[in-house]
Order: sequence, then C-alpha cells, then structure tokens
Amino acid sequence: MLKYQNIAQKIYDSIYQQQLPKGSQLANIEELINQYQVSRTTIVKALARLERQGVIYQVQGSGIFVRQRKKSGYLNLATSHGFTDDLGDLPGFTQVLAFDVIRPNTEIQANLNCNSDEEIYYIKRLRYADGKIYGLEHSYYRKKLIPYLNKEIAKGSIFEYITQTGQINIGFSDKYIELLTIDESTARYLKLPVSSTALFMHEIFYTSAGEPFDFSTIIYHKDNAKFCVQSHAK
Amino acid sequence: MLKYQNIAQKIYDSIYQQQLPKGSQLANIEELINQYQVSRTTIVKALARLERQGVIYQVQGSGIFVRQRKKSGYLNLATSHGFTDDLGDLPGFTQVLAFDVIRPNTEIQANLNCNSDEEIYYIKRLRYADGKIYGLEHSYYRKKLIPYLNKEIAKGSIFEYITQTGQINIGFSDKYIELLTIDESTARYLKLPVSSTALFMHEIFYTSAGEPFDFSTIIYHKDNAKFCVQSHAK
DNA sequence: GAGTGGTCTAGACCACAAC
DNA sequence: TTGTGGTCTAGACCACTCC
Repeated sequence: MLKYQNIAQKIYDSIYQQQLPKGSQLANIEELINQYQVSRTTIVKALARLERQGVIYQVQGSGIFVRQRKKSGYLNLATSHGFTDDLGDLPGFTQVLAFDVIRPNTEIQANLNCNSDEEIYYIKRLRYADGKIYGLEHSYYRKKLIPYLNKEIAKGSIFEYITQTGQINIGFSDKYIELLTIDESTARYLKLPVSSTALFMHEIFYTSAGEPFDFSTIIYHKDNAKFCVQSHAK
Repeated sequence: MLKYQNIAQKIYDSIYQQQLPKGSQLANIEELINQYQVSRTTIVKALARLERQGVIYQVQGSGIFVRQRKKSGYLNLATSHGFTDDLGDLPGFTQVLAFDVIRPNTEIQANLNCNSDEEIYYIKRLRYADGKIYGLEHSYYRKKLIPYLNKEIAKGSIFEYITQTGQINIGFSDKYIELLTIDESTARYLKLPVSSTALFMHEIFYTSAGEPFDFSTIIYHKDNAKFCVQSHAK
C-alpha cells in the first residue's frame, strides 16, 4: 500500500474511532508531517484523497475539518461498485436467477466493445437490502477479462472476488440513470404492480487499462433504493 | 488562474477542438513538460484533474488516453451545480413561480445550519430543457451569505451569478436521490397525473469555507430528466 | 503579522506495459 | 530493456483567514 493511501486510511480511521462530529478541526499539515514523518506533498495528497471521498474539507488559511457523513442507507454513486460494497450498514442478500455463458447481442457488443463471438457471462440477480427487495440486475462480464466465475461467487460480491483475486484492477465507470415503466416480468420480481415507475441504471465498468469488462442494467425498487452523491468542486 | 488549471483547460480544449475519439493517445508526460515548460508535478496535477472530470484516463506504463464523453442530455451529478450549468447542449428555460424572503422552518434550519430568525431567500422555479418540463425546484438561500438576489437573476443561473460576482466560492455538495409519489399541486406543474412516481433530489451546497448556503429540493419529470455519474477509482 | 492550506520546482526513484 | 505513468522528497513561495 502506498504511503499516501496508508496515511489517508489512518486519518480516516482516527476520525471514526474518535467519532469526531462534523466541523471538528484536525491537526494542521505541519503536525501531520511530523506525526507521519513524510514530506508535505504526501500529506497533501492523502488529504486530497479524503476530500474527494467526502470525508473532510480543507479551508485555505483556516484548517482541515470533518465533513458530514452521508446518511445511512443511501448508495453512494460516486464511490460504490454497485451494491454489496457500499451498503455495509444494511444486511444484504442476493438471489441468483440466471448464470450462463452467452454470445453478446449488438447492445452488449456496443457497451462492452467486443465482437459477437466473444464469450460473455450473463448473470441475473435479485438484490435485497435490509430485508426488502432492492433491485433486479442483469450483468454481462467479458470471460476474456474475468476467466473464472460461478454461481456461488455471484451470490456474493463479484467485484470483491475479482479485485481480491487480482483478476481485475478497476479503473473507472460510467453510470446513466433514468426512470422507466416496468414490464410484467420485472414487476413480478420486484413485487410491484405492472406499469409502476422504477429507477433504471445503465452502467459500464472499465479496467484500469481502459477496457470495459462489465455492463449491467439495474432496475431499482422505487420504495427501497436511495442514492447519494457527495462531490467536491476542487 | 493557476498553472495546473490552465494546462488542464488547454489539454481539454485541444481534445475537443481536434475531436479526438475515445481511446486516442495523448502526448506523454515528458512532452507535456516541454510543451508547457512546467515541472512534472504540475503536469501530473493537471492530468489528475482531467481524469477526475472523466475526460481522460491514464494507464501506468502505457500512456494517456481520451475517455468516452458522456451521452448528451444527461445531467452530470458529480460536477454539475444543478441545471443550467451542465445541460449546455440543450436549450433551457426557467419560470420563476415564487421569490420571497422568509424565515426558515425547522427542516430548513437543519439543512442550512441556521437559526429561526435568519433571513432566507425562497425561490420556486419550474425548469424546462429542450422544450420539455424538466423539474420543479424549491430553493432556499441564506441571505447572510448571498446578500443580493432578485427575480430576474433567478430566471437565469443563480450559481453563475453568485460565483461570477465573487459572492460565493462553491466548495462541495451533498445530493440525495430517491423516488416519491407526487402530490396534486406538483402534478399540475409537471403536467403529470396525480400519484405519478417522480425522482426526488435533496441537495445542499456548501461554500469553500464549509458553510451551507443553498438547500434545494427538486422533483424531476419522470420522462424528461436523465442523469449521469462518471467516476474514477483512483 | 502569524498561522494555515495550496502551488510549484527539480530531481530521484518505483511500478507497470510493451516489445 | 526501454518507455511510460506514479510516488516521494525538501524546500521555496503564494493565497487566504483570523486576530
């Protein structure tokens, strides 16, 4: 782990171990340099990371302060890798409805930037959080980039699996959100009336080398899914 | 304007002037150092900024590449200051339904971190984009932090006004998103049936000094509002 | 004016990719 | 092995806040 990441983590931990309320002032940069025995640049970089994550904010000429933590139960769209990752505060559960290797149709080809003969994992899952139906997800993973998956892994977090086994380094993602009217089949899964309105998310995840490896669409239950974006102008 | 911001802007401009397609490789860091006659750190910082904005991605050992631009018509939740700012590609229009100075109720006090006797601008606006009803917005601004506003300014972009007049430096924001069933009054404004489902956003903007200055709730028209988040793991 | 964050430099060295 | 991005250092100086 890199120095600046390490220091960012330690500062983060100390904030939440001490349960510092929003607005609390942290040690200044000079003190942090002494405390961690690194150069100024490294401290500044660690702080920039925490600022981007919504943990702190810095005020020139004044100090470093703790930012308000996001409300519990809201999925952070900027930092989360989908679902399991960010709802740690709520007990989750996943039901795998389909797990197959398929050939991509033109929509999938366009989103994953692949040919029609490439092998693709297709996974359909129903997600629960806090005992409630959270969303219905259709995912497509390129087998070429993720050589091994199975139904058991799909019950948990695929992202956790592929990153921890070193198969994939996640780089960046594009997420598109809109509302749609659900069809009969989706309505059955979400236990909602046909023609209900739901939040629809279309997302593509790329490796750190810039290759798309996951295309997913998720239809979220209108009453149970909530989202959050904490951003910073700097 | 700071060097690294300036360079980031120039690189950004050159990408879109040349209409470089996604995946195009840019000059390497050494070349950029020569081209702009600055230190390595400054180039790296400019590139980090562009990467955060979703413009480029960098691959260690390989190069710097142009990222896919977000689809047109989707409001970028991570970078936008609401509405006018980010839908530059679509013609917009705003109808001001109310413009008053009020005293905050407890909900507004909690969100703006102020007392019950502080003066607050209350602005109710109906937003249009591309000729369609986009959303109904209720905004609360602290008069203490934004001394002057009027109905004319509210027809345009309040954010543009307060930043360009130097009244406010925007620091960061919290946005919360969920779905709700609209009431009769909202339904009339949005020209939708009562009990339609709509996307509801609750947002708070803070100054760079960490003071909340704007609390807004927006009910977006289910058929016309679309959103996007481009994020980066680094 | 004293204190605090932010920018910038020049240069060394590390990590990863492509050949 | 070479080229490329990424990290880290020590130190100078700038910009802003608060007293």
